Amino acid sequence: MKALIALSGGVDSSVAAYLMQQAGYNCIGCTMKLFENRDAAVSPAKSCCSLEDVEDARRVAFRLGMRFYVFNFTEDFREKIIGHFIEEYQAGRTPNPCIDCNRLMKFGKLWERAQILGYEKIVTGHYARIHFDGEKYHLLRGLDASKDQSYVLYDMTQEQLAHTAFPLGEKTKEEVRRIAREQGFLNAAKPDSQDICFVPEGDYAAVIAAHTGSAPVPGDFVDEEGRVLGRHKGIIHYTIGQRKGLGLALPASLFVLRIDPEKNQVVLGPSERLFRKEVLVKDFHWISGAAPAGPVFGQAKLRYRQKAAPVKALPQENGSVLLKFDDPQRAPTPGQSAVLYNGEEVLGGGIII
RNA sequence: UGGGCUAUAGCCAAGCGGUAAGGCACAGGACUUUGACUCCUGCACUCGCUGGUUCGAAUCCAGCUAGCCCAG
Repeated sequence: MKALIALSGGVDSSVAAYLMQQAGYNCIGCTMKLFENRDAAVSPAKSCCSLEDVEDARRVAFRLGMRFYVFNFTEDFREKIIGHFIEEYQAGRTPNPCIDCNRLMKFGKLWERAQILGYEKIVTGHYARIHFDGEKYHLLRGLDASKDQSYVLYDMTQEQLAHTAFPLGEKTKEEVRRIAREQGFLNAAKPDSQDICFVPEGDYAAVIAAHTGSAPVPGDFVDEEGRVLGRHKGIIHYTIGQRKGLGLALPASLFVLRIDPEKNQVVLGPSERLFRKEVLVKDFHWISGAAPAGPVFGQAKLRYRQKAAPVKALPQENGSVLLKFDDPQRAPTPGQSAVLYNGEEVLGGGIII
C-alpha cells in the first residue's frame, strides 16, 4: 500500500510518517506550499505550514528515507482560503480558515494529487480516529482528549475517510513526543502550532488590509439601545464575545454582542447578554452522507476549544440544522463551525449563521 | 469675579490623621492548528499647586489654580 504523508514540519506529522512506515506502507512525504513570503511575512515556528517548516519536513523525510515533494497550492489557497477569510470578516462574520484548508487543501487538492500519483491513502498528524464498521466510515475523537482535533475534520466525506489515515488517533501527545525523541527528530521539542498560518503575529487585520489594499472603515460602538459608546477601528477587528482590545474605558467590561456590517456598527453589552439556547447551522454536512430523518440527541461544540454540550439537533428541509441546547451557550459566532457529536463520534457540522 | 461644590494613575473610583482598595483600559505570559473567552503577572515612592498644624496628612487649616452648579 502506498501512502502520501502530509508533513507540516511539526512533530505530529513527522511521527505519523514514522508510524505509517512501521506499519509497512510505502510512504512518500510532501508539504503543501500554501502562500508566498510576501503574502504573509515570515512566521517562525508558530504556524502549521510556514515556509521555514518546509525545511524541517524535508529533513524528517530524509531521515526516514522517504522521497519528499513540495506541492505548490499557493494560487488555490490565496483564492479560496484567504479570499473567503477576507470576505467573511468584511461581512461581519468570523471565519475559521483551518476548517476550509482541511476540506479544500488537505483532503481536497492533496487527495486529488495523491490519486493521480497512485496513492491509496493520505496521512496527516491529526488526533482523530477513523472506524469502518463494514458499511460506513465513522470519524471519532482522538484518544488523547486534551489534543482531540476531530472538530476541524467534521467536513470529511465517506470517500475521504476511506482513503485517509490518522496514525496519531490512538496516541497521546506525550507518546508522540517520546517517539519523536527516540527517532531523533530535530523537531521533537518544537512548540505546538498556533495562530493562522498565513497571519504573522496574529495581526489578521493587517493581512486583510494588505490583500485588499484598503484600510478598514472606522465606525461606532453602540449599546443595545443604540447609544454611541465610542469609535471602533473597523468591523473586521471584532468577533462576538470579544472583550479585549475595544479600547473603551468604562465602569464595567463590555463584550461584543453583534456586528452590523450595514450600519458599520459594533454592538456592545454585558457578558450575560451573550448566551443563546438555540443556534442555527447552515450547510450541515453529515459524515454518514445523509441527514437523519428526525431529531438527533447528542452534544455540540460551537468552537474548537470548548467542551461539547448536550443538544437536540433538528435537521431542517433546506440542509440547515437547528441546535437546541439544554443550557444556554456563550457567544455563538456566525462564521464559526458547530460540530455535532454523539459521544466519541463526530456526526457532522456546519457554519453558524 | 456674590454663594455653593469638586479636584486621587489613560478612564471610573475607594479612602474621613497612620503611611494609596477595586474596576476598566493597557502591557507581558499561560492556554490554543481559527478568531475569541478564560487564567496568571505587571501597572500612582504618590493623591491640582503652595504653605501650615502634627511624631505622622490624600485625609485637618489657609491661600492659589481649574472645573461644575446656583444666583446674576
